[in-house]
Amino acid sequence: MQRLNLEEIGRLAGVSRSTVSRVVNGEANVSNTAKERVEAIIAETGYRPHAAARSLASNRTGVIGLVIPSAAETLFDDPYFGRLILGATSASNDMEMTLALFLFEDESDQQSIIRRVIGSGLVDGVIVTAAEIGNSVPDVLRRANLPFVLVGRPDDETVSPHSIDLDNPGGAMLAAGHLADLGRTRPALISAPSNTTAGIDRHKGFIEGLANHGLDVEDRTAEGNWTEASGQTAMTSLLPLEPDSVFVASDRMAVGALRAIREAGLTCPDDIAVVGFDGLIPADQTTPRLTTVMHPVTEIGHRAATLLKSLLDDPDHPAERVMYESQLMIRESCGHQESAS
Amino acid sequence: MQRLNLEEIGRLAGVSRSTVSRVVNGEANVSNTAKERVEAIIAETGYRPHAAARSLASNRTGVIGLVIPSAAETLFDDPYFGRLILGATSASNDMEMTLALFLFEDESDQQSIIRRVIGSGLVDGVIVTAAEIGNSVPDVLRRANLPFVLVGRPDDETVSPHSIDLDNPGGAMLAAGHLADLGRTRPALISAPSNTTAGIDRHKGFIEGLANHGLDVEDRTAEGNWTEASGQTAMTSLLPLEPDSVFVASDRMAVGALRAIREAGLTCPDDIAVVGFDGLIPADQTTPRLTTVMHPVTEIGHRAATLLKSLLDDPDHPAERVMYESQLMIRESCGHQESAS
DNA sequence: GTACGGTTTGGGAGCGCTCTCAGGAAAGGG
DNA sequence: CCCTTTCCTGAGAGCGCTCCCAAACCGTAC
Repeated sequence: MQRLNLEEIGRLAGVSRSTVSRVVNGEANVSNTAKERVEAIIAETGYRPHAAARSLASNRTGVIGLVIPSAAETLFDDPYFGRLILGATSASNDMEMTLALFLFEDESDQQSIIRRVIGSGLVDGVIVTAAEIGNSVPDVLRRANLPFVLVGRPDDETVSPHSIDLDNPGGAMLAAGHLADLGRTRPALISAPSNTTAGIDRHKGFIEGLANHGLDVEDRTAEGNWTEASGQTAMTSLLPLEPDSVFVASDRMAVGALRAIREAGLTCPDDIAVVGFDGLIPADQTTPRLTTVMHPVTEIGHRAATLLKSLLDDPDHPAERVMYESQLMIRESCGHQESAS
Repeated sequence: MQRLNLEEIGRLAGVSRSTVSRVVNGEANVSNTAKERVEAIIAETGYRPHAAARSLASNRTGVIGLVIPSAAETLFDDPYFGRLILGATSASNDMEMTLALFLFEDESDQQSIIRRVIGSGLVDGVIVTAAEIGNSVPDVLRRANLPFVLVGRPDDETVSPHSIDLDNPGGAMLAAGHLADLGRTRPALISAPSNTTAGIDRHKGFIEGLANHGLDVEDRTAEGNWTEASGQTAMTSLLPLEPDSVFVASDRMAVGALRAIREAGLTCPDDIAVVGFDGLIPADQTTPRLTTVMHPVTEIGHRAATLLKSLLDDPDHPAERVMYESQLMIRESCGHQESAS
């Protein structure tokens, strides 16, 4: 089967390659008659421009990469990455771009993928999710001059001009305020890994929020690793300290915490109030329904892709740091606020 | 910044473009001295071949697509797709290929993506997951002569020569046999959507497995849509029929069923034994630990990618239908088998 | 009738690579 | 010592597109 090309379409339509190219790319300065003839032929033949040839000539590929430099195993236990992928995909579809996925299973993967992506012109730019603090990916990208957008707070501000993040400290402060307002006086904290900026920010925000109300976690803290199991373990270890409430830095971990509470024969919210973070778990999947800080992950993924596209279209795009506000979603795991007052 | 190319590397190494190309592609018939000189220059300069140029000349892109023609919303509620992506990614990494992700949110997405992928040479081939019966994607791919591998059972055998699937009926029969062996006599079934081959096969296998033991679900059946909420709803609707056991066609739905049982004041496994399907949920995330039929999804994703690669390397690759056996993982949600006898 | 802007069109060059082929060098046999 | 075989190398062509420039065309104004 002979591949159709511009020249051939032009021959059939009685115009030149150049004119066909202009029609295909929707450029101005083409007469209506020529345009119609060409479009008819294209519809008739089902012609599609060849992506590689186009890339070679124009130095653009129409592909953006989504780079997730995390251990792959923990990746789909939490709905976070799925939602991020969804948002980025949706935006890519809208922009007629293609999304390529780069997951690293280990350090050597990271090396080989980075090497393959950089300088090969495979992608026009990438979205990178913040991984452990000190991860070298953003820095490598910056030095390679590959346009990229960071999702999450950069651990080093100089490394990336463009980033999209949630106000993690603010969200955690909301949680702290909520618990304080309900009269809880012995709050505990199950934090996310302290080698991630999200983990640090949520931790810090919660402590600060408590301090604003004259409260303190004292030694009622434990660290999880985002998994449900780690939340359960952490909660179990905190129970002897008799907390009357706990802020858990992710919903998935909060589910584990709820189980630990239930298995210890205690009840939520009567004995212990629980606030989660992310809002990615359907409300009716927990008993009681989990009060949590909302994190618009899908929207963030979407925004990351559109911002990246802006960078590609305009190399002088000014540095942009998008910050999403978090909101507290009050459900049942902390008891009733209004009726309590 | 001037882009490095073969010619330039050749100049620096004192050889021709062609020789550099041979070294880069690991071809034979290059003298050791030339090879070493070229490799030294490449290492020194950090040269990477330009993907688009290579594609244009060789008609291969090194990119494979993963096509998931499903409503995106339900996509990441179940860990299934995440695992599939993980497996395919891992294999792609090993093969030095890039994985592009194509998710459809609606019918118009499907149209536009398919159009963009086909004939543009964007990808060398694709992995397609089976969607609702009657979905046109596989047929379109076949007619476009784009190599592809189907994950799941094709609803029409003629549409795809290559497929990778799990023995869904066999797995469901194992579940039926297990319940029968434990002396359960009033089994119920919460099935997966009947417009998917997996849904049909698991349903059929379970009914058949029961029949082999002289059992029947009678009217104790309900259909879910893979979500946890639907599992809960389905179980709640079945409780008045007083089943003593239930086979749930996915773990996520089984978690919902467990909650329905608990909320009705019944206990599992004493009042109702539960068997799930997929084995994708960590054992300790359910109470009691869920007995389930294992589904090696990650491995299936991996195998799909390697099979696709074989097709690309050898266009005459014989039709291949890979079928994975399922295994029953006995945990606690059906009670003890050995000690009961 | 000529001159002049603006619009439309076609062709050349070139993006960086692979593939084929032919020629030169090295190695081995008579 | 010459001829054949094998190994290695370089040059040419071409993949299908975009970008740029110059030519052709159009209508209007003088």
